Amino acid sequence: MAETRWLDADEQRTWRTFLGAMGLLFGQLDRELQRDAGMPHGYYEILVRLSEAPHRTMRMSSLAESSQSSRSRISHAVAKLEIAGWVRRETCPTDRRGALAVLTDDGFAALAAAAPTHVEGVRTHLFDQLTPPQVSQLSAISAALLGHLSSLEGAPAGHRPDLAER
Amino acid sequence: MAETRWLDADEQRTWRTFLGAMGLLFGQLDRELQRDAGMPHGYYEILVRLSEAPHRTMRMSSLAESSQSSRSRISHAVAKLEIAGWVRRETCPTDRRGALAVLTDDGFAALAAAAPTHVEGVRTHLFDQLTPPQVSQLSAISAALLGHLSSLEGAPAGHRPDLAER
DNA sequence: GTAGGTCAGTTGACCGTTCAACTGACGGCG
DNA sequence: CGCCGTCAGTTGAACGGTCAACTGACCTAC
Repeated sequence: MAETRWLDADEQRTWRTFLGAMGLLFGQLDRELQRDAGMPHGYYEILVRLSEAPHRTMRMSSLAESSQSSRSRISHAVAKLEIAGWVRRETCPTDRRGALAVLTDDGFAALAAAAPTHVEGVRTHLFDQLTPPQVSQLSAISAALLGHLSSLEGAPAGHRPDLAER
Repeated sequence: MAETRWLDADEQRTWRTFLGAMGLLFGQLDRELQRDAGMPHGYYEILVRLSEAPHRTMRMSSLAESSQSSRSRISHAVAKLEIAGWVRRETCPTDRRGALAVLTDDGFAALAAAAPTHVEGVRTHLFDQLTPPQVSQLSAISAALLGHLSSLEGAPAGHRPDLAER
């Protein structure tokens, strides 16, 4: 293991400002969504993906992939959304292992009701605060990070000690 | 309520890229920290704040404020950290209501062990992916967002329907 | 001094996420 | 055909976080 490349004072400040801003931003948007639509952001994203899919239907695993979340999370979330009547499960006709999640009309209505406020929040707390050049800078920065991070699949797991084990 | 200012195609793409990148970035860093140090990012941040405080000691509420998290979260977290032997609680001498959290030597050692890997992760997944101008752009963008968001305290609560109530 | 409001912190129930273990269907190979 | 590894998805326990209710100490005003 090589010597640690510590952050200098400037980088340190940048990192903390960035961390703080992202924490507040996503915290605020989450809170607004929870307050106004009664759902966490993860559920909103599932509804969005489904609403854009052909026949408002998706395989569980593509739903997981496109929301970059685990199969388990999708499974639990869809279970809750099904109870709420926003999503319906169907068995896949071509692969009996597979399951399809279908957005119901109620689910679409719930999404339609939630979207305006949420979008307004995104605009207010993000786009309105930045100059047009900053928006494109943010876009480029995000794309760079996304390119790097999305190529990090199935990294070696290693040992994972838990806090409780100490 | 005015008409919704929807996102245009460019903004939509920017927002999704940004959302995806941030999700992957913080997800990756969280996972690394959990794997290598056995603690979630929130706990790490508490240890950092304490390590920088005079006498490695802080009031619970300033700890909460400086990590922009709720008193409740700090209370739960410090309870866990105390069980792990990384933090010790003391009653405040000047205000008997108050509690002081003190970083123990074990806690400092745990932080010292966790820091290099975590910093390396921040560098690898963030700074290394950006050009120097992009780093200052990100800094400015974060500062702008932080300025806006940190002035949003105690916003009116409003109605908060739960998913289960439907 | 004592009553009432505020403040610091804790507690417990609930929720969403994660991890690991499991079920059951697919698919290639003998 | 029948086995075996893989794949899709589910399940349940554990964990971190949130919210609301609570405890107890401070503090001002009467």
